[in-house]
Amino acid sequence: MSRSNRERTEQTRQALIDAGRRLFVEKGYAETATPEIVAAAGVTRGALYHHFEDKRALFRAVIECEAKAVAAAIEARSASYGAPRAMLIAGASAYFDAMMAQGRTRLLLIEAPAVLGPLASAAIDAENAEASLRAGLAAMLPEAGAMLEPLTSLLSAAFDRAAIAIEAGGERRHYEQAIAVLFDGLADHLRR
Amino acid sequence: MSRSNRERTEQTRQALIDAGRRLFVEKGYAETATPEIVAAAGVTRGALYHHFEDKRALFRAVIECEAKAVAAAIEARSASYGAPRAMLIAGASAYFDAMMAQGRTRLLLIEAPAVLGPLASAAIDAENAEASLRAGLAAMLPEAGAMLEPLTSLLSAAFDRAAIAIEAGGERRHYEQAIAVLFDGLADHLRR
DNA sequence: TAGTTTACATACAATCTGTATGTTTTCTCT
DNA sequence: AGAGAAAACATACAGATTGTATGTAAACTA
Repeated sequence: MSRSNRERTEQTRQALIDAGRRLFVEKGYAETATPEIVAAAGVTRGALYHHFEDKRALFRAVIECEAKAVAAAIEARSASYGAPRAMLIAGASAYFDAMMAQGRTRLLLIEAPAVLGPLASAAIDAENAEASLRAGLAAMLPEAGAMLEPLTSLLSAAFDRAAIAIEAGGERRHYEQAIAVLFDGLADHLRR
Repeated sequence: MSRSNRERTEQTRQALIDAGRRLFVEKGYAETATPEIVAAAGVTRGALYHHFEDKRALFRAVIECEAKAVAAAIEARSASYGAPRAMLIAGASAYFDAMMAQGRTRLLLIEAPAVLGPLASAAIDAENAEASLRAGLAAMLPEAGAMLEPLTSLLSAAFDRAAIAIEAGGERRHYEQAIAVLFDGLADHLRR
């Protein structure tokens, strides 16, 4: 049973990320101890601190993984529509679907801003899920001008809050409707 | 120099809350150690654990304090307007003013959801700043119906994100404009 | 195949949290 | 006013956690 160094690294890193993800979701970052993580991953703390600078670096790796997965899910579903409005609505639906994966709202929207700081967290979002929204808004609201950035940011926040509310038991239909109304109102209003 | 028990309790609690607030803002909840807090407050850990169940309870006290202060600032400024739209715009401006107090965005919007959980944090918000928004929206959009709650929640999230963005150096004017556009679009669209 | 580097494992020092216990100040009741 | 009770602290301790330092085995390189 000999593995190349690349294989060993790859497998150990992935085991740590998987175990970390599960425990961070279950108990939160602060309440999850590194001995618990490495036990779940089947390695020792030595391996953890060999592959990651510290506990936070492991968390960051988990977050980047999740953010990419969400962005990919959105891209896959919203890219096929032609009209901007339909694309945005489809993107919204895809976002909610993606965020229903166990614990994603907690990881991406609650823990990450506190653990990594709002700037780092926002940067990760902006490169991933938020990028689709910006593109959609730019297509739907060519007259937005300097307000495109702020609007993207505010609507992205609305999406995030909706995902949290849905996870907490809110009616998804209501939130999708509310989002649609915000989009349509925006289009109506800026069109003059 | 003899103080009544009520005075002692009041002063010690306040000293702990003040010191905690300063350090939580400066370094975040997780990085702030209780020995540091009590040193800054001029008491010992014994006093801290006498007045608060644990470190988190002190943090909760800090947060409730801040949330009340924000709600009071909004009430004071938005109550005097008659027309719903003007009231909402004034409330938005008051909210941004209130959130400019050193560290409030970090405390209320970043740390609190992670430390107290999103539910507890949302409950504190809903009882305070969010209540004004709900009232304003209900007045401005009588036709909102079942969407009032979702819309309140989503717009509240937009406010929060705007406050964070402004603190991070974003142009306040742009965000106030974007908020106004969201309100107006909503009014336009639901009016048919 | 010998030496070096990488990938881990173990041991350790410093800290932190919550609790248990001890002491001093205020309160209450007669 | 004085004694017992209760509140408000202060100190000491046990358990756990983090990051580092050091040691070992496996893989790579020449």
